[in-house]
Order: sequence, then structure tokens, then C-alpha cells
Amino acid sequence: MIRDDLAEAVRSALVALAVEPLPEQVAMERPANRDHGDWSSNVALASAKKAGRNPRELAAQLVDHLNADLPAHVESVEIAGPGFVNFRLAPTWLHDVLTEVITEGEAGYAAPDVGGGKAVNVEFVSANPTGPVHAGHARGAAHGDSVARLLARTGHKVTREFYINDRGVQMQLYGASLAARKAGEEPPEGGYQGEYITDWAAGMPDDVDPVAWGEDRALADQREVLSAFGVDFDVWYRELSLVEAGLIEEALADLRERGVVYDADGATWLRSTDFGDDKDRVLVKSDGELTYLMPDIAYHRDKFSRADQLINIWGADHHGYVARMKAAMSALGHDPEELDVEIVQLVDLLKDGEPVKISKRAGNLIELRDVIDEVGADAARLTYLLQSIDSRQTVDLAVVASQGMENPVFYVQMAHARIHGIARRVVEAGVTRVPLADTDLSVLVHEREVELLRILSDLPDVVAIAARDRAPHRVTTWVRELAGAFHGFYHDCYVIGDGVSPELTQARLWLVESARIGLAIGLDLLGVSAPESM
RNA sequence: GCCCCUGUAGCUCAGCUGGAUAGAGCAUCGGACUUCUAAUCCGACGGUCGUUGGUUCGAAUCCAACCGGGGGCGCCA
Repeated sequence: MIRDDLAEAVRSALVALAVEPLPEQVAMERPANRDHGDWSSNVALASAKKAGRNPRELAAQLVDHLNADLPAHVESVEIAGPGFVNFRLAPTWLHDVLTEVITEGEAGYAAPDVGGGKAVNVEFVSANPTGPVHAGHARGAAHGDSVARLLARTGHKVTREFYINDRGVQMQLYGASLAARKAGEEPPEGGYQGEYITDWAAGMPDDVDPVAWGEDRALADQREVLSAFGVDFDVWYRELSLVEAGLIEEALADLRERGVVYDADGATWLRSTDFGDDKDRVLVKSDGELTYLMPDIAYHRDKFSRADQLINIWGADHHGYVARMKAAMSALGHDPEELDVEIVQLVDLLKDGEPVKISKRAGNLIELRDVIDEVGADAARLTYLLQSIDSRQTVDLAVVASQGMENPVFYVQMAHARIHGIARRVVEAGVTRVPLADTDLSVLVHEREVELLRILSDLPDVVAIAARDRAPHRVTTWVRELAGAFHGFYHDCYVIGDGVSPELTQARLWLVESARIGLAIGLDLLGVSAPESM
């Protein structure tokens, strides 16, 4: 890669200039301002002090040294500002980028192996098995799945997991609600009021356990709608299976053995304050029942037996639970860093500017299915992945469903459709693409062409950073940039037609193909498909 | 009271492992279709990056305090 080549050239220049100590690494960055060249390094600024040099002088010496023997693709090296070393490159470096994209393809380009096969378990959604997946789960579903895609692309062995809370009083209430509706009665006090209860109860056979049947019914529904959303889990883990396997007792025994639990007030406590929590937590209540925490600890303990790294995607209303979960894992001897809890801030759902209230009790919840029906899975996913999960999001279904300019989904999908439009046009014209090796890429010098390639060259870094920071929205931002650059190219640079030489057509066909690959990689990471025509 | 997230253009948001005049879309105003989809492109307008200090050659970015917004603090799940 060009960046490594440039960094290496700078490093050997530093050595030649007897700079001591040598910096740990030579940072190369892309200046925001194009007047500052194609690549820039701040080494002179960063290492001058330690080396006892004047930054501006050091930079000048570096520039002289580099200009004396220019690295490949470099046209000139200049000093700027307080001591930046700026590289101005010939477009040929971008032609190398094009070749790299084409050669490595959809599977190979921008797939840095930073994971080294590390096993990562991503647990998300984990809705209660008492009803359909609702809109409140959607942002976490889109985010978790995209994080999983990013990790898989960057050399991790990924498991997508859904935890099923099928133990506890809510299941009894759920079963009783189904039974009541089937008998034509009102659900019990504190039961489930949703319309789906009546619908589902109508299909419930007479001779079944309403709780077990209801769980299966809910899970089938959840699985179906999540799949329609592009989210498929590898593991559906039932809390009851923890009980059946005796893993809860095992986990408690493990904690006792480690001396991190104690009995007080008739209850059993975890000494979580020893591990960074602000208070100790009850594991077994004085009435002998388990708290919610205990099975959760056993569950995470089991996940650690199956993976090196755990990632949990939780809603903002669960953030208070993070410290105690991490404390519990520390108590079990794990590095708290090995449990990464991602908190997804809430989504305010609007419809035509009016807030949509979600209340499970009242039963007026918006199902994920409704969102998909209304705006489509692609539009919904891209919308949820538009911004950082750290900030609260407002989603107006009317806007997402609209095909207007305020909707970025169509902008991106249009770019993809136009690429296929070109392909169709080329077929009509009877033109065939010659092999890349026989194509003269040096004709690609238009600012639009160059810009497209510059953006494509950023993708490997974007993917690496997005995976590291669990930040799929970085990919969204990049995809929108690429789409923008493509629309600009499409407008100004015809691939085929009068006034376009056969050589230029060939080069541009490969350029369009590289854009298609970039778009395909980005959209796949987001779990968004793109139509070939619109 | 304590904890987490957040405050960037009229609106919605990028940018945050510190870098050189802070970006995009929408909105407003003005331009561009005889050729691959004008669902597009180009230009203009628009910002003391919540406030005050600190660290640094350099801060939207790091640190502290304060102010504003959202969420959470159960022997509930």
C-alpha cells in the first residue's frame, strides 16, 4: 500500500538524518485540504522535541532528502506550515488502487485480518419470548448484525447469539394470557393485552401447555421477522437450558469457591464492590428464588467457555446493569475488557411528525414487522445505521418511507442502479470489457475519476476502524460519500457514447466495476441490498 | 445525590487514537437534460464546534468544572 511505502521512505530518511530517538511509527494522513497534497506526515512536528531538533528545520531536511530520491508515484515533496511534510502524487497511485480493488474483489478488498481468527460472540436483540419483536429492538438488531458482519470481515470467528429469557413469572403470565384469550376471557391481572395474544391463542391446540407452546410460537415469529430484516442468528440460547444443564448451580459454586459470595439477611450476595460495582448484589433472594442476575452470570460464564471475546448489545435502559455484569465476570477471573457491552441509545419513533408511543402493557406496540412493511428492510436498516448509537435517534417512518431527497437510501441505491444501467447500455452497444491487464488506466485523470478512486482507497481503513470501534455508521458515511462521488462521475464522465474513445470506455468500465465492488462491500456490511434498477 | 450518553450551520447529523481556512444532506436562493435513469449534478447563503479554564508547537477532538437535553440507579425482569 502507498501509505506504507511513504512511511517507510520517511523512516529511512529519518535514519539517514540521524534522528534519535526514532519515532515509534511514522503517521501518514490524508490532508483535508487538497492544496496540501495527497498524503502528509507530521513526523517532524511529532518527533522534533524528543530528538532535540527544530521542527521546521527537520522537516526541510526530510523534504530535501526525499526529493533527492523520490518514492514511486511521488511527484514532489514539500514543506508546509509549522513542519508538515506533504507528498504530491501522480494519479498512477490511484490506478494501483483500482487494480487492487479489482484483483482482490468483493471478498478480498478491505478485509484486513486484524482478528487473527479470534472467536467473538455477539449477543443482541434477546427479546422476551412473549410476543413479536417490536420497533424498540430494531436499532439494536441492525447494529448488532452489522457489527458481526464487520468482525467477520476483519478476521474474527463470529457467533450471533440470541438469549431467550424463558424462565420466570412473565412466562406464566404469558401462558395464562394465551389460555384466557383462547377461552374468550380477559387476560389475568398484569397479563399481556396485545392483539397478537388473541390471534395466536386462536391457533393454539387444546392439549398443549400454553407456556411451552407460546414460547415456540413467539420464537417462530421473531425468527421469521428478524430474518426478513436480514438478521439470522447462529445460536438461540434458552435460559431454561441453563437450568436443565445445572449451569446455574455450577456458576454459583464457582463463585463460592473463589470466595466472592457471602450470606447475609437470609440472602446470598456477590461481593461485586470488590470488582468495581458500587454495591454488592443479591444472587439468591431470602425466599430462595434466584435474582435475574444469577442466571445471567451463569449464561455469560457459559459464553466465555465458547468465545474469547463477548459483545453484548443492550438498550440504554439497561446501562445500569453493565457495572455489575462486568464485576461478576471479573469475579470469575475474566478480564473485564473481554466483555464489551455496547449501549444503544433510544429511538424516538415518529409518524408524520407525531410521536408513536410504545407500551407493551397497553398492547399498542409497533412491531418490527410493521416497520418493514411500511418502509422496507433496506431503508429501515440504513436509517438505523445512519448515526452513532451513542446519540439518541429520531426516526420518522413517513420520511424513511418517502422516496424524496431527504432519504439517503435512495441516493445510495440509485448509484448502484446506475452502475447496472451502464452495464445494460454496454451490452446494447455490443461492447465487451477487455482484461484489466490489457487496459490503459493512465487515461483516468478526470477529477471525478480521481476522486472516486481516492474514496475507494479509504475503504480498508474505514472497515478496520468501524470494526475496532463497533461503529457501522462509519461504513454508512463512507458509502454515502462513494455514492456521491459516483453520481458526480456519472454526470460528468460518460462511459460510452459519442466523444468517448474506446480506450477511455475500457478504462472507465473498470473504474465503474471498482465502484460497484466498493458499494457492494459497504452495503453488505450494512446488511442493505441494492436493486439493479429502480 | 451518584452513574451512562449527549450539546457542531435554521433542521437532521458526520468529523473525536489532536494537526494546517470545521463537512454533508435538508431548507432558502440561482444555475445545468439532443447521449449511460434530472430519484442526478454545479454554485450561493449559512457555524465564537454549550460555557469557562487546563494540557500542547497545535484542541471540535484530550482533561477539569459548570450549564442544558435524554436515560438509569430494586432481595423487578
